Amino acid sequence: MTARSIVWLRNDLRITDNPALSAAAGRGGQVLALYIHEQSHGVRPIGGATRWWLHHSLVALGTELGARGITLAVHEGNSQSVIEGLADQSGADAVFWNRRYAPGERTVDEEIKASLRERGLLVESFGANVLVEPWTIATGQGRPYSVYAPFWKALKAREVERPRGRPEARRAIEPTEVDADYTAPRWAAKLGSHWQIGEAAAHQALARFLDEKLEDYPPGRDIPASDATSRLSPHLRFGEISARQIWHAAMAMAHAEPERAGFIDKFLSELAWRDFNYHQLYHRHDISSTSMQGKYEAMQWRQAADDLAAWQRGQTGLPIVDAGMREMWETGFMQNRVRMLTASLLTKNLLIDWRDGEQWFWDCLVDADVANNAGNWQWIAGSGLDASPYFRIFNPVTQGEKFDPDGSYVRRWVPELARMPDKWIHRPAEAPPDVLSAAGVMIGRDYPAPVVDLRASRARALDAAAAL
DNA sequence: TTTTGAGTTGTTCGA
DNA sequence: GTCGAACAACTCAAA
Repeated sequence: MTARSIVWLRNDLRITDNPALSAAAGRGGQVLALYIHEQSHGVRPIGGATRWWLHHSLVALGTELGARGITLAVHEGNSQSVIEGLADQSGADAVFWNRRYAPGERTVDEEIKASLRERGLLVESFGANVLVEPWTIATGQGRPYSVYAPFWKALKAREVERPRGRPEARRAIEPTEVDADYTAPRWAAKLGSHWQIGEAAAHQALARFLDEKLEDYPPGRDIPASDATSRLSPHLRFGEISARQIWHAAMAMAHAEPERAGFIDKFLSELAWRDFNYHQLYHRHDISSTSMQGKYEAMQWRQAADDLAAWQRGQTGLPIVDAGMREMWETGFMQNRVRMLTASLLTKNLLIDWRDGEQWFWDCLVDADVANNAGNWQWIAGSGLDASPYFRIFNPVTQGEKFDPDGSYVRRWVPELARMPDKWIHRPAEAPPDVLSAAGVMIGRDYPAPVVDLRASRARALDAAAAL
């Protein structure tokens, strides 16, 4: 009897280093690849920008799989119903997938695994999407790390599994159902001019980063106007490239060119933050809805719909914050330091619940995943493990003058300030009238006054944290 | 077993 | 202008 295997793809939209795909192909017989736009209890619906990215990534993957004789079927609905229905229709005798780590997702997967096994199918899951499995790294007391530095040290001492190769071509099962009707929001179409999507593009981005950008990374990653970062995050989000592929490519370079090892260590320590966040996701109940430090559940957040809307639209009157919010709206991406600045303004100066900001980023960022988005928001808000100390409140004027000294980032994304001189571009409301008129800016007409007084709101945030 | 040092990303104030 | 201290509390790991 011919083997018939289903590969359930989720956050692993790649051909190489895909153990579930390799396991299916390795059995011989026929292979059907499946993606489900999932409507399952416990699985968070994805945001608009990620939905757009996902669509294009699936198109790219379908083409690559098709060239290898594997059909990609895209369905929508409850995962268990879809898989069991498809298994019945196709006569599949095995189902494979790579693991995911959110508690709700794991529950869904465990239930499906048990149910399929009860029906007599072979079911196997694999580690593929983090550097090390969360349950295999622990402190001396056997607990999960809650501080990054010792986590990073422990991770470096570990062997990160080598990426697998590429499965051989197989003949496809004829799909019984074609693409589910599933579209990204209309606004997301504008993101297309900023990204190349898919596994090949992911590897090109990595190669370009390692070959051309590595030396600029440690200083440049803090400069929002520079192009010093890898921009791999949305590729990682859907697993177009795996973290361990990046790890080993960088390690190979560090070995071959020891003079670059320092830069590579810095880069990989950032990649390891992704694992740190995924491990917290695994060990915790729900990091996108619950503060990891329990006392933050008592925080008296302000209800301020107008302030939230001004922040979302990039109309806070604080130029580098507005630049970041508009960059994200236009491109689906925001430079890392600006993510911190914008999040700090919302959670500290405006004292608005981090969940409101997390949800907005969730919808706007092409790289939004629960682990990193919620983990980073909680880090800024102060509610996370190993979080930023409560007194670390970014001043968007100071930060703008430090990290965007010539205002080129602001000029790009806040064009109404393009003619402001460097000296005043980060604090236009304080500029003398003749400077403003020469730049063609009237505060309140062309660009808003700051939505909040930075000094007073800083004191308010410190008081609110102390009250906890 | 106890102690000690160090810990992603900042700001303000006063010398 | 530059520089160090203060702004907590706690975890982890090494001594």
